[in-house]
Amino acid sequence: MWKQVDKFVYEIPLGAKEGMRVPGRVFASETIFKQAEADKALEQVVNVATLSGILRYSLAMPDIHWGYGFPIGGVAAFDADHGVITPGGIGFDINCGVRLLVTPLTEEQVRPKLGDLLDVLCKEVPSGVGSEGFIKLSVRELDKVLEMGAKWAVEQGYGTFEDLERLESQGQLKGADASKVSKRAKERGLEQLGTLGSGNHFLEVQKVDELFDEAVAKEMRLSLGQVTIMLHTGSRGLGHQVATDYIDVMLKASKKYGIKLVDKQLAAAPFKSEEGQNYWAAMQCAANFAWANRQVITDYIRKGFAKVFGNEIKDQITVIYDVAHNIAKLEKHMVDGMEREVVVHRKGATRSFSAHQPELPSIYGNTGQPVIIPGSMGSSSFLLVGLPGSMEKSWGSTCHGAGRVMSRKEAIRKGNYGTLMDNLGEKGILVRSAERETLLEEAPEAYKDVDEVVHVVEALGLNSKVARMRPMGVVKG
DNA sequence: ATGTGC
Repeated sequence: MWKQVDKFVYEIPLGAKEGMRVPGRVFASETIFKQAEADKALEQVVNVATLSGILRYSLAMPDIHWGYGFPIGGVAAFDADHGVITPGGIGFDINCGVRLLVTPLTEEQVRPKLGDLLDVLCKEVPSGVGSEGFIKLSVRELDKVLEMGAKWAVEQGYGTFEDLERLESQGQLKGADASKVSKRAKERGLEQLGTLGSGNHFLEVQKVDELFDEAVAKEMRLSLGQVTIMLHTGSRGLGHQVATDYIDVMLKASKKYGIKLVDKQLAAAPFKSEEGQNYWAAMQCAANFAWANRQVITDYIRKGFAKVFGNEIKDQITVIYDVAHNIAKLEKHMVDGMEREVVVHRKGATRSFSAHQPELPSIYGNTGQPVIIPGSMGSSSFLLVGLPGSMEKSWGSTCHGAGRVMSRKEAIRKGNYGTLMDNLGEKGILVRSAERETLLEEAPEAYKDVDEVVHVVEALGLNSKVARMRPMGVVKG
């Protein structure tokens, strides 16, 4: 039923399954498509196509794999007036995202002190499941975090106002309303600000390995051999609890509004309904918490580098960009030649706006939005920019990473800790982690080839490559 | 992803 309609484009027509409102479309190479066929991800693309108000296509990016309700790598836009919002299209870790920092240091300067640096960073940035941070918030103060996002952190002295310009949405969504976040969710957030978490979350010291576009790289203050830092984390227990709370609300709302669910995990409410708007407000709170989290951790990273390389380094570590890859956004897009307001769900997908989009900060107005694509542990990561193709084909969206090919359990079963560490060691990659199992879950073998994923989005004209970064040291939760 | 699982 799925068929290839173009190079790297696979489609399933309307009517392939009862209730589909739009066709399904997956951006993939042959290898990647076959991998997606092997799990339930393609079925999930079809399921998403049945949701009310979905526009044009149910889409998936080449890092597609099975997820909760939506596939990870899934992108779907819904009419703001007549469509739904669904937590399954955003994910449990609301505003899980990636931030890229750049230092003035070279590999030669960092390599001899890499071990010390990683030890310091481990101490400065608490990580692991249930990890608690150094900041203990009152509920009153947490409410400010939820409504102000990264701006709260900067006002408290974590980083600079210049950082804020370089974050998607300036690290603050204005529709956040802390009264829509449950007490339980808040309790989980009180001690988790400034913590990394676990799973695929990491902090990585990298070096710029290759430049693909020297002019754009220069505008982004990036040069060959330079050391960068990549941070991947989200909204921790708070976001998870918001998702859990509202999935329950949405199940009831689906019944109330007569929304037919082909999968309960797609529980949804009309975007403009009370339930939809409450989740919308709470989801933005969780997103803001995640941006504050990455902002606080950025400050910790600067402090850590200062301990190893001297105080003056602090001001020289700058933010390149920070992207959310588990989120829904209200955006204006062209639909059949008309501008419309749509709710774009990106679930393991990154916003990828092209140059001159009004939402971009002036520094990136001419280059297009920086898109940060982390590879798996031990493989390269990429810095891309958004191209007009993404506006035309994918609601200004692209992939978010390599994407799994093995489940966590499978990775633990098939992996070998000694071999994994040997392989990383051979590549000169130093690793610090609290949990052996986490490392096995995140083994490179458990992921698709990030080069191939990036090749697909580039070949389709969604993005162009700016730089590739190679890991030197990794801190894992 | 997650004070981790029906």
